[in-house]
Amino acid sequence: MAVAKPKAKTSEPDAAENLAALRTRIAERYDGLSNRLQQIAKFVLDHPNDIALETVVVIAERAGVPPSALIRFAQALDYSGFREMQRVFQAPLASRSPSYAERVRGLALDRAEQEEEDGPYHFLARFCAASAVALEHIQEVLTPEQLGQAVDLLVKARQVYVVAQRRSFPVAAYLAYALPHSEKPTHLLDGLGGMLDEQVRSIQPDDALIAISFSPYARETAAIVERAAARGASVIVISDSMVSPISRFASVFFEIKDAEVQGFRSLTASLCLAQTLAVGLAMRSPGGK
Amino acid sequence: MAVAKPKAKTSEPDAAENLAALRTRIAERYDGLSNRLQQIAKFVLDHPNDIALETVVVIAERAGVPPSALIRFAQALDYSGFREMQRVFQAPLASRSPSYAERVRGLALDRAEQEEEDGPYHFLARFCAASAVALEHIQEVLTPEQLGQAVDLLVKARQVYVVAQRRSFPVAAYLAYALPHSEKPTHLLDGLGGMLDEQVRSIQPDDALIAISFSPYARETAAIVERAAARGASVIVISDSMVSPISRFASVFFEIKDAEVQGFRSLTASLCLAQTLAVGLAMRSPGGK
DNA sequence: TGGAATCTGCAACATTTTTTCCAACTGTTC
DNA sequence: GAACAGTTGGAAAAAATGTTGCAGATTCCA
Repeated sequence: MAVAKPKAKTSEPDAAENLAALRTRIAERYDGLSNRLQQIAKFVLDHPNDIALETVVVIAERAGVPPSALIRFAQALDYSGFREMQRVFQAPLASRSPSYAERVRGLALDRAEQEEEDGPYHFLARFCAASAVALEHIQEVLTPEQLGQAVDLLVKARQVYVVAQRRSFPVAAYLAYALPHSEKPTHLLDGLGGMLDEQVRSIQPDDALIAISFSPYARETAAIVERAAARGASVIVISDSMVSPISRFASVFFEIKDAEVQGFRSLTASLCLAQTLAVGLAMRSPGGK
Repeated sequence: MAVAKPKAKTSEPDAAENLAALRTRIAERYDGLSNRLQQIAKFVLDHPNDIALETVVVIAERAGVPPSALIRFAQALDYSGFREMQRVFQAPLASRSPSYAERVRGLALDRAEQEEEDGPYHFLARFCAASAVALEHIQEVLTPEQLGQAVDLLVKARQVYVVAQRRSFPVAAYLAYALPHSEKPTHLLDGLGGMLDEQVRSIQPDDALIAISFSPYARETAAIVERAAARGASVIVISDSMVSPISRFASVFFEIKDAEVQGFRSLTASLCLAQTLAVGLAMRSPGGK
């Protein structure tokens, strides 16, 4: 990871100055500031998020100072104006999961730079890194409520059906392996022998369907989800977009943006979620725990 | 953690509406939106931080749309203007991501209390943590040479056979999906219709077999590996021990100790390796890169 | 193919937000 | 207690940001 330039000197505000450096500088100059400006300094150090998100007027009100004082404060710190200082406070918020897609892309770009070194081992390292990021990400994105609802549906379901095509299929295969371990009747809708239609007809209103599908969405999966929903079954959807063709029918929807390297998307995050559902069900089952 | 109000009804934007509800509403209305507005919807869902922190002009630029379209998008969602919608995106940032902090704290508590607290979310966190460790581990354990050899075998092989049973099956399913993308004829030995024996008979000396098996080792997998080796095929083995029943026949052996939580073992590391093999092959194939 | 309806982008407009300026104030020194 | 230097608050100016109207483009339907 690229480390910022040393930057031992403290005084001039760099365009890309980070919050830590700014805070240091505030502390350094604190004694030389006037009363009002010291008051502001305290507030700024204590409420960085307010500085990042609110307008001068709102901040001034909260800090109990007139707006102009805030501008003077920023200028006292050698910024051209308040806005410039505000940027520094916004940066860390923006990079809080820096739209995740960016990070994954960053990994890909990294690879491009090292065009020369492209042995399999490098790919392994990249997949591992990308997967780790994806794992971090789903913890931020998924809520306990979602998971609770999904497990509830599985617990209540008389039988569970699982469907996924192509790349997503391994996830379905895993669920078809794991769920029966909790004595939950589970059926993998594999379309074997072209009997998909017949398999779907078995779905009853008190059943649940788990569907996994990522762009480009498999036609068959979408059709099954729609029909299952029409038959009154609960539907748990794992997909990469809320606006995917199958999301609209979901009783519970999980958005998974899995890692991608060289156009090959991983299944790490999806499988982690599948596993969580399986264990969640196991813990709520008679034999479980 | 305070659970959001049920909010089964979907339409009017509440002043205190949270991001999740907004995202849901976007998804609901997606189909009714014009092209440009759909384009914006995607961008908004993918870049929530940009929406929260940047100005209309900047966001518009990044999304590749005119500024006015953004305002119209907000209005299409029943907001009085862009600013009102922006508030919704800022809220989660304002409080230093309290929900995430809560979750981590919850996880820590869980660990401390060990087995007591057992919501599904805690399992997710544990799986993610455990998987991350596993990913780190395989990078240390696997050598570039091993990977190079394995990929060599795949490149040279006339056809590739893949076998795995039960828990490991998803890994095989993934390979059966991914390898043909490099124009490598691949066959999944699934034993469908009890024809495992017949499937194995197709294996030729210039073929390769990839076998995945973990303790407790599936009988069928061991038998197939042995027969494939006897027929002169190269064998790539992914297993958890060098002394597993299938390791002795391996041309290349990968030792994977996958993550385990509550007795449920993950497939993360195995899949990562599988993916690496697939990409490694793709890079060496006529069509690939 | 023609016409209606809708969508789109530009540019003018209205509003909000930031910044500057100046008069009043405070505290200090002689 | 007067003069001065520095500080302060508010109002006005300047800048930026958000919003809307309209004409042209596009799509949809007959």
